[in-house]
Amino acid sequence: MKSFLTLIGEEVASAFERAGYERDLGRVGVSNRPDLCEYQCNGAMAGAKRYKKNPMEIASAVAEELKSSKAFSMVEAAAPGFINLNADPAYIRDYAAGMQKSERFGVEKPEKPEMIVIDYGGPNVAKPLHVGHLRPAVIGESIKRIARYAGHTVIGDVHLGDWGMPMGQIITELQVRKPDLVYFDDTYEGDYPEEPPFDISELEEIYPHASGRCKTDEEYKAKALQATKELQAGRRGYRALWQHILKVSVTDLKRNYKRLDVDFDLWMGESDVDDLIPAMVQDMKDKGLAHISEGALVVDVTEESDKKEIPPCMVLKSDGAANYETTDLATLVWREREYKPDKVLYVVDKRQELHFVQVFRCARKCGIVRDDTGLEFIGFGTMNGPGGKPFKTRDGGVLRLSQLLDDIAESMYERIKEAGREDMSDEEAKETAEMTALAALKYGDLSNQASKDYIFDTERFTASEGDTGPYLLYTMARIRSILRKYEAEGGKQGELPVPADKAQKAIYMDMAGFVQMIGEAYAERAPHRVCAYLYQLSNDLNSFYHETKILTEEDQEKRAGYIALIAAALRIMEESIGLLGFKAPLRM
RNA sequence: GUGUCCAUAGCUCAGCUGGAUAGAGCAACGGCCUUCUAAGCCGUGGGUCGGGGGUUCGAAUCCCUUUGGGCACACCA
Repeated sequence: MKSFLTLIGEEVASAFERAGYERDLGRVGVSNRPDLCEYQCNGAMAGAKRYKKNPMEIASAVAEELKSSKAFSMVEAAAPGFINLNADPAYIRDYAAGMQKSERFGVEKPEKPEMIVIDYGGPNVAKPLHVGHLRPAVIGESIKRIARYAGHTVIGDVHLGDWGMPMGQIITELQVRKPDLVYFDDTYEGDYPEEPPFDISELEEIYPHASGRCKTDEEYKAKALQATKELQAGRRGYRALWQHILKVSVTDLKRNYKRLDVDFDLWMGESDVDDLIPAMVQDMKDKGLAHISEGALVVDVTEESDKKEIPPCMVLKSDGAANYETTDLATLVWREREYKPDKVLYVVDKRQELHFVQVFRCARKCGIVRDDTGLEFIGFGTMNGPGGKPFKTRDGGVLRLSQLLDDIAESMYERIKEAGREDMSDEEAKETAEMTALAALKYGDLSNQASKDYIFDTERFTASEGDTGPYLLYTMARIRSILRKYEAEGGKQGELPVPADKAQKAIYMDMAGFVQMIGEAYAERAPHRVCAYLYQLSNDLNSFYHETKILTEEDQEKRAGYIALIAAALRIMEESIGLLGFKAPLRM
């Protein structure tokens, strides 16, 4: 289906044409003066310049042409040249009814669906997920779902950090703590034990310690660098140890992401593309694009138009080891080979922008990706603490993601208990609390623009009043409650009614905006569009069923109509929260 | 220093790519639970959109300038 705005925009465009003006002036938007009208077109004012005419004259002529249109119940030219429009109630009802019958509420498959790889999450092996990992996971997951809903083929890749310096640091620290481990014995030729020599909590403690020590202890750091290089070079014992690190860590990561309802199609890591590096590097050399600079192998990526000199992209460090430019480039080689993606989206901290500019340019210059492959950097804002200072990661004051979820779920659970819902089992209460917590967490994050810096505030996450996830769920729970009672009374299914008042009309307008909203959310990679949409719809639904008593409505047909309306809106809400990555409990 | 992003109500944020009187939430204040869940609804107060200039019939939005901040600037990822 066409979006509702497109549809009525075409009506207006035709009216412009009939009046003797160009069609492109007929763009229609939702009114910003709801007291005056529902939709508006400002094309007459743009046209005034083009045709050197009084804008009112154009607006009046177009309005006259629109009088016969079935789409509008009110058309009015207003000074200095606005065209004010109200949708015809039956027309918008029919549109909404059409949506309900369509797959994905009328969102059409694009003419040429794209193959999109989205790189998000980006956790590092051996580091516990903390609050800083929330954004990439939550935003990436939502963009992935929106892109899929928009009709594209999307592959989500966690892109595990499992191949860099941290691995060397952990190995070094393990050697300090447990020097007798067989992994460090160069003369050992047998099989290594299947059981890892550490568990997840030990591992999570080791890394910060090692990382911290590297900053103060030069000798230690040199060892870690050496270990990194030897691991990458294939030293047997290190590889075996690294396998253990990977396995223990990934098991834990998967559990955490599952709880967040974040799901990756691929659990590829930096290490998976290691064997692609030599050929990639050789190719760069053969093409004469890579050269040695200050001991490292680099590719120049400066361009004429640069305002500032972009440092070269380092393909190999001076010690010959890979860094993260290397693995990101090799990952593109792999993705090109496996998927030939039309687009690769990177949802990463915006501070990494320069790195990706270098990688993207290098990949293009070296022919790793095709000329028309879209490489896109979607940077999200930095996580800051309540004071506005960056969140610290290594001083022990890190809040674990799992802990945060526990805290919020606990707070939601208490709220349910306070309400004294006797009909709700403790088990259901716990489940509901968990779902509500996830909604609070995700909505709290997604309702802000991803690119802006982010103040981490537990108060805000546990809030469930106003513009929050729990508010949406509450709205849905109340609608469900009405629907349940209606069904229990043996109420029949009705048709969507023609809106009879402003409150009902508002719900129709919201619903009718769904296709448009999806288009914008995808085009802008902006989950917060979905949030704003849901909040508006929830507000309108709350207002409606507050002022209209549905179940006590005497007129059976009317009652069935109300039911059909809220049921339709509920379906759209369910679909929309799914795009944000959470689900609604049946009751709250 | 160079580049880049940001600045909107006391706080946290929207503002549909140039339109009419700049909107929400929280906080404050006032109403609404014998009637479908008060995690709700209705209302009040709160703004020189950082400052200045420009383009335009029209600017929070585009351009220039200025102030204040964040971030980045090759062998960490």
